[in-house]
Amino acid sequence: MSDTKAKLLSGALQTLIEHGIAGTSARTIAAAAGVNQALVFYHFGSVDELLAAACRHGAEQRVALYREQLAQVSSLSELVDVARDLHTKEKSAGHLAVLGQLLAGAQTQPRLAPATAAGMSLWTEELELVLARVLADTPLTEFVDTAGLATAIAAGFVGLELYEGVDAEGAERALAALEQLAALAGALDGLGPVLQRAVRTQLRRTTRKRSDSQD
Amino acid sequence: MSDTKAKLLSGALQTLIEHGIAGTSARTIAAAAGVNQALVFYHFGSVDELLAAACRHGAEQRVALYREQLAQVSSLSELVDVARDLHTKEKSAGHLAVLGQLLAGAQTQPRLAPATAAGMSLWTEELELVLARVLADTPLTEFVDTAGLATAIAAGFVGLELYEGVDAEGAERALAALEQLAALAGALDGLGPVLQRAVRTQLRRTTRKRSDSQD
DNA sequence: GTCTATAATACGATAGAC
DNA sequence: GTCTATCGTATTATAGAC
Repeated sequence: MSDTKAKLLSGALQTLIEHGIAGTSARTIAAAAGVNQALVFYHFGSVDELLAAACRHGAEQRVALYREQLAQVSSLSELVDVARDLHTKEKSAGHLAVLGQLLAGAQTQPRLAPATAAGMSLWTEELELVLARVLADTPLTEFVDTAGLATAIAAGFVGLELYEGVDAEGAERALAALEQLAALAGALDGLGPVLQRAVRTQLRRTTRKRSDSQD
Repeated sequence: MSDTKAKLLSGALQTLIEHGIAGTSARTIAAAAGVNQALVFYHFGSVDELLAAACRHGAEQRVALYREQLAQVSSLSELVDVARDLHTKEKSAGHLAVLGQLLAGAQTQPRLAPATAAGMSLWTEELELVLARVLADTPLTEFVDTAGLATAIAAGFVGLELYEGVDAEGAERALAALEQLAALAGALDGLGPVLQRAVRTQLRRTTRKRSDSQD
């Protein structure tokens, strides 16, 4: 990949963070990248296609950064710890903010949608691996679609990241509440085998056939 | 309130839905409202202030629409049912999309932040009332900050709504997974009193002092 | 309060020199 | 591949007629 292309890709990400989707243009991106404005169109055809490429580029880069850390997660509480770490680090780096901006832009710019969905799914797939491992031997594996849950967590986390921009204190409390919730769920694992089987039976009785009647 | 102001307020909401924050301008809003472009500045001073006013206006309107429905919720599953109903209705009406667009815009436009936070908190406060009622007599009241949880749910839901715009199928699976999760949590209420006390004791043992050590 | 007209600036995108 | 220059359009915001 040419040097200019790389500059434009990271310039696009930087611009999305600093100016948001509403303030992102070929000119602002080129200024951030330190290259001529016309090169946006020469290399990528249009601003939207550059943003789409930048989304894939940035997501791959970031997910790779956390893959190792996520691979070591073996409990729900540890997962929330990683989430908090990710939240703290990415708040300054801003790569989750990029996903938020692109999600907003993709609502009315169909060309952004596939790339944004792909960027999100990089996170979701990684998260699903962790969930499958963490939730193994718990009732959740049996009753909850882990792929759907991973999507819900990833999308929800981006929403929380966006909310952090308008109410930092509230977002902190929200994250703390999720930590408490994870601690609770984790505590159920500490039940003795007899109790655990009773819980499982109860769950099975109550939620049986739910997935059939719901779709 | 003058007729023109009202037209501009709803025109602003409509424009955010149809064109996103990136495509929202005094001209597009005025076109949607059917009034002259200069009136945006006469009545509201700037586009951002109009958007801020529209946010408050729209959120009050919408929350009022669901207040009655939320007041009748008495279980977690019923809450998720309302969430799905809200998701379906607002997908076409698009008022949650408005919050998503404003959240994205507020990240880099400080004047939008207070209004967006206020619009979100209207939902959050309503949700907190429901949670306090639904979670009463469950271990969650004791161990989880319901205000923080309400914020997490509201922000997360907006994130999921945004995600729906780039991957409708994935969003549907995510919502289904949350329904399954709610069913599970609700099932724990069905445990007999003895088991329930055992669960509660286990939770207390595991999560004790967690909130102190975490902050 | 509402309109037209306009100023000053920014936008996407292209043509053509180098 | 990179640059300058430019076209046509859209932007915020204001001045002034009505």
